[in-house]
Amino acid sequence: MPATSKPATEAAAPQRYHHGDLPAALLQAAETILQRDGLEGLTLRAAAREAGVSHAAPKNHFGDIRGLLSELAAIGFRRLRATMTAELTAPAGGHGNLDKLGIGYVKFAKANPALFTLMFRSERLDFDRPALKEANRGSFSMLSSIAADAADTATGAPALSVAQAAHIAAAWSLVHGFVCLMLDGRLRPLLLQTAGDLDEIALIQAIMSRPPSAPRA
Amino acid sequence: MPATSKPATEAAAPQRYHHGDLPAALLQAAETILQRDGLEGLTLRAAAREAGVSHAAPKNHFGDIRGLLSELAAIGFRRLRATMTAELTAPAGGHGNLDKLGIGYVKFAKANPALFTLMFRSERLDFDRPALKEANRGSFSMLSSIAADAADTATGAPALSVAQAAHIAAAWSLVHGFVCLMLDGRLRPLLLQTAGDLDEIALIQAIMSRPPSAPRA
DNA sequence: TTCAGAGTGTTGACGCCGTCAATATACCAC
DNA sequence: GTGGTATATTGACGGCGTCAACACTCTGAA
Repeated sequence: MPATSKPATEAAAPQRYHHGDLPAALLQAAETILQRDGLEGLTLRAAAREAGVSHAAPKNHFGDIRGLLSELAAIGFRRLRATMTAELTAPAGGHGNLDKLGIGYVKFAKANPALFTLMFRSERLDFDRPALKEANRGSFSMLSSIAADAADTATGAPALSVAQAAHIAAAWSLVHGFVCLMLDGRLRPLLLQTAGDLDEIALIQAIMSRPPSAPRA
Repeated sequence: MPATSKPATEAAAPQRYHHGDLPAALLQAAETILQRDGLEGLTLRAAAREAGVSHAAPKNHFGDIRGLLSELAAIGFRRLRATMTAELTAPAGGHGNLDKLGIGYVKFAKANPALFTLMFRSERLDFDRPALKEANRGSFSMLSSIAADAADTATGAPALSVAQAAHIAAAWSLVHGFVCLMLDGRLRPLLLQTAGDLDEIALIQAIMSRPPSAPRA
């Protein structure tokens, strides 16, 4: 009987005193918990338990809880970027690049709700961690470069015009707000009230495709 | 020496065993903590401490922590509604009703950041509480009725068209996302990078005023 | 080959938290 | 007045993050 009663992260790891690659195992455990129990259930002690290690072990590698959550958020930002990139290179469906980026944003959030929520719980993150800082910048450089292209970016000037800033902020706000409301369940009444069975992806696509903004076109 | 060393919520309340109006005092204490220490610092025990009462006293009135937070969120939704109403009836500045509503939304969030955050931390709220359910509905009936007016709402039919749903969701998502990003500090780089000194209110007004959506007007 | 020191993991403690049960106190209807 | 109910206190429990002290393992210089 080689299997112990631990939550089964590793296959048949002999119970060595030193783990081998505890940081990776803890991140894996943390993501498992995040998906299974949500952000509420993700604690340092729970991650240690899931990885089959004592409650204080994570301290050596992540310092404190914000350290662990920040590394996990960094993984999330890298994946968000990958999802948006995939959406960009997909065969176009009548959407511009900025719209595609937004649709990728929503798809990512829908597929990884707890992770997305974590990524924007700033009070539990430490953006001074290099991994998080860099992954975050990587994600949003996509948005701002594409949005700036869409606005008529005359020069590569250091300063944005008000119109450019408004354009970028509007695009980001729209998708980010949509995602927050969606993950919070606040869109459900609206969807239920709508003719036909609309899901969130269809709704965001409808938003992106709709005539500019005014009540009458 | 009449004054005790308690955190001074009441003036010179004689130390009676029964408080008189503990629910109100606890809500007041909770809001004080929210403004002073943020959502992180707002715990049941902290609120009891601030109100000068034993750590288990709140249980009689709110049940658990979600009860207290929910009642506070309800107050927030009522205030949000008041702020939006005030903005609606203010002398127009070239904005439509829906835009005014959005500007009120942002102003409220900027004036009450921690409270706004609490209002959308669904996992810590209990929307079955009558006060919260009703205040929440009250706030968002404004949005949906005005947004539905702005879309061409042919009939008072029970079902919305996809276009109507998209219109409502887009308007709400835009302002809500703007607020979330703003409160999270994610808009700061953008503002700093922009020519002139733009603040958040000016930015949301620029967004509302900008030509419909396409890169070239 | 040995052994000091650095790196990694465990143990146990602390004060916080939310929650509960038991108890004390005050108010109110009778 | 007196019993009953509402309200507040006390003390306990387990879970949390964090810390200090200790145990085990590995590496590299002597």
